[in-house]
Amino acid sequence: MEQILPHLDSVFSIDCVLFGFDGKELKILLIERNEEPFKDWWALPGNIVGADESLDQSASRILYELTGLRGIYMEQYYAFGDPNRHPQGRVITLAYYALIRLGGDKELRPISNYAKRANWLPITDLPKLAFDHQKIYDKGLEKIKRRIKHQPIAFELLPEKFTLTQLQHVYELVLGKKLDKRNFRKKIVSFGVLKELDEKQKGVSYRAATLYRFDKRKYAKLFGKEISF
Amino acid sequence: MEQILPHLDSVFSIDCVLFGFDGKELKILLIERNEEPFKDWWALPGNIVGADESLDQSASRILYELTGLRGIYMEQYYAFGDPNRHPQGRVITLAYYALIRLGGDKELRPISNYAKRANWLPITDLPKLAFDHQKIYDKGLEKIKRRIKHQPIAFELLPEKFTLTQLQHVYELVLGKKLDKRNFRKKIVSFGVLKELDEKQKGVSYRAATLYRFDKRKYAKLFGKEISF
DNA sequence: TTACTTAGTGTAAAAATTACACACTATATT
DNA sequence: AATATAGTGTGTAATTTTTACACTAAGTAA
Repeated sequence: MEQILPHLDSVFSIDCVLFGFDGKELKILLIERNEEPFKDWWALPGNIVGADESLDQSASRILYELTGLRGIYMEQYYAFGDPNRHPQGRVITLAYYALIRLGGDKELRPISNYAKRANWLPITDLPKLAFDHQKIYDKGLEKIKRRIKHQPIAFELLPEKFTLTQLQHVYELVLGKKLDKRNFRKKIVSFGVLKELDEKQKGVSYRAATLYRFDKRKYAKLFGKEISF
Repeated sequence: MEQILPHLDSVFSIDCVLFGFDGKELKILLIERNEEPFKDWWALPGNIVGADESLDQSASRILYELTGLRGIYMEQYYAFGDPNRHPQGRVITLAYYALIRLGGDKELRPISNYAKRANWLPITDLPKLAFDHQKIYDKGLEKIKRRIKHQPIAFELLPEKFTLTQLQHVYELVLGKKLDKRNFRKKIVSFGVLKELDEKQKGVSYRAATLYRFDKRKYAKLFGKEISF
C-alpha cells in the first residue's frame, strides 16, 4: 500500500447479476442501453461506487435503485479489471449476484435513468451482452451453482412458503440437471432447516402439496457445519 | 455502467496474502512499514494496480517485485472497500492469495522499497497488522481452507517431489486438524493425480519414504469432477 | 364415477467413510 | 554385531451415505 496516494484516472463500479425465479424459469435482469458505447445492446445493471459507501452498501443501493428491492441476499464474487474492458477508460468492476423471487406480490419499480428499458430475460435465451458482461454473467452462474450446493440460497428465489417440488425445481434449474424426488426430499429434510407448515398449497387443480418455510433459526445453529448436495 | 466516466479520487490496490511452507510451519509474508500511517507496523505486501495492467497481471507483478517469484498459483478472493479502511483516502483493495514453498532451492529476492524489512512469520503467532489487514488475512485463510478441500493447491506449498507424509502435514496445517494416515493415503491416491516415483527421500536417519509428484496431466483430465476432502 | 395430475413414501444394493495397530526398514549408537 | 530409534507403509470390518427405483394417495375437473 502506498503512502502517497496518486491521483488516478480510474473508475470503480459494481455490476449486478440479478437472478430471478418466477416459478418456471430462471431469469436475469438486463437493461437495454440508450447511449454509446453499446447503444441498443443489453447489459447488466451496474453503477459507480460512491465515495462514502462501503462496497456492500453500494451494491444494496444499486439494487434498490434498479429494482426497488431491499433486504436481498447479495454477495460479491469477482472483480473484472481488464484494461480494455471499457472502451472509454479504465473501469474496474466488482460483480455481485442477488437472488430474487419474481412476480406475485411486489412488482419491481422501474429502472432509473440508465436505459431505454429493463427486462427479466430467461437465461436459456440471452441476447449478446455489452462490454464483458457475458463473462461476468457466466462466472456468476458458475458461482451460484457451486454456492447452492453448500448454502441455503435457493430459498431466496422462492416465496416464503413453498412446496418441496418447487424447491427441487429451483435446484434442478440452477444445477442444470434432474434430481431424484425421493432422494432430494430425504436429503433436504435431513438438514433440518425446513419447517413443515400446517398449510397446503392453494389454487391448483390437483392434490395440494404441503407448504414449508426455511427456518433461519435452525440454520443459524448449524453454522459451521457444511450442507452439501 | 456510466457513459461519462467521472474523475474520482479513488485508488485501487492489490494486497497479497502469501502463504509459505518450509516443511514445518505455515507462514505468511509480512513487511514492516517504514512510513506513516502505521509506521513500524507489520502489513501485508501490496501495491497499486497499474493503468495498463489486468488485475491478474498486476498481482503477478506485485508478487514478483516482492519475492522474485514467477509462475505461482494466485487467485483473487475478495475486495475490501470500507470507505475508512485507509486513513489517507479511499482505497479499494483486491486481495489475492498465493501458495509458495519456502527454503531449499531459491531464496526470495529482497523487497523493493516498501518497507524496513520483510519476513516470513508463522501464522500461529502473528503481530498486530496495519489497516484492515488482519481481516484480509483471516478471509484468505478461510478461503484456502475451503479451497484445499476441492482443488489441488496443496502441491504448490511443497517441492516438486514430496512424500505422502509431507502432503498430509500440509493438509493438517491448513485444515487445522489431524488426519488419519491410512485414510488420507487411501483417499489422496484414489484421486489418481499423484505419480509415484522410483525415488526415495534422502538425508533422513530412518527409513526413507517414497517420493511422489503431482501429475498435472491426469488432473486436467479430471477437470469438472470435484475432488473432496 | 372416472380420468387426470401431482404428492408423498421405503427399501435394498453399492459406495464411501471411519476407526483402528503392527510389522518393516533404514540409520545411528554402542 | 547387536540394539535402539523413528518414521514408513499397509488391511479390514463396521458404519454411514448415496443411489436407483415404482406405486398408492389425494385432490380436481369433467
